[in-house]
Amino acid sequence: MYNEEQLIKAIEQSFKMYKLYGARSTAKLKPIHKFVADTLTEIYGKSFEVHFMGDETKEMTVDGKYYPKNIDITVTKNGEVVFCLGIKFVTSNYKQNANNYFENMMGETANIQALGNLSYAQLIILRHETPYYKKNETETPSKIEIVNDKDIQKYLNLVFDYPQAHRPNYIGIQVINVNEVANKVALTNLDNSFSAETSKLLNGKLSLTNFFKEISEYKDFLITKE
DNA sequence: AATGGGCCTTCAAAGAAGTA
DNA sequence: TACTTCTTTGAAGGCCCATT
Repeated sequence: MYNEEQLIKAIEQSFKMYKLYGARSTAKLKPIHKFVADTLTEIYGKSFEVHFMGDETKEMTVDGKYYPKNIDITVTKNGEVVFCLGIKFVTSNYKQNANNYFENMMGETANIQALGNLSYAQLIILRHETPYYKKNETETPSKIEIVNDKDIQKYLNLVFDYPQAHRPNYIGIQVINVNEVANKVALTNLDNSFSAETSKLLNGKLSLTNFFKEISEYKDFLITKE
């Protein structure tokens, strides 16, 4: 099941790779993707297959309602897709691109869930203090952006919307603090950083503990249909 | 088996628009 | 008018596949 320590280690590894190889390298993706894939493998068990981008493995192309798309993590049973999950780990310049991230995620979700027979989940990792870099100045940030309630609100609006194709069935959000010098990652103390209400939701409904719990329950449901 | 063009995807970054 | 947010554009990596 979900292991918080492992998550932090995976994010730390991903962040290291990001610093080492840059934003464009897939090296950044692999540790965190592997962590999620491993967690899903544990949840789903031997009769399911988990596809993701690893050193030996590739992402799966899923036929969406509108177009085929590579999905970060795909769970299949006998080759048939039963569950999809997308991951986003933003390391810089968040506010400038926040709408793009959100809209892309909705589009991807709709493309999959509009098929009608499978579930899509989105895992989002944000830095509470996110550096903003200008081009060719990737060493010293020109400012630090604070991820706040408003940045989270759009995701709350979405996850509590009534069920329709573009609403992911599961959203998990983890806000982190990164020590750039030591390459250390810590989970943000939400109570000090967000309103009481937002904090409560981030600690509850949107927490990764609950995220994987709900995914696990969905798997239990899938089994009952066999 | 190597080379390289074309295309897709992701992650920014610049400039525009909005707002206090 | 300075700061924030939004929209559009660009850059780079990787994959597919034709050509050699």
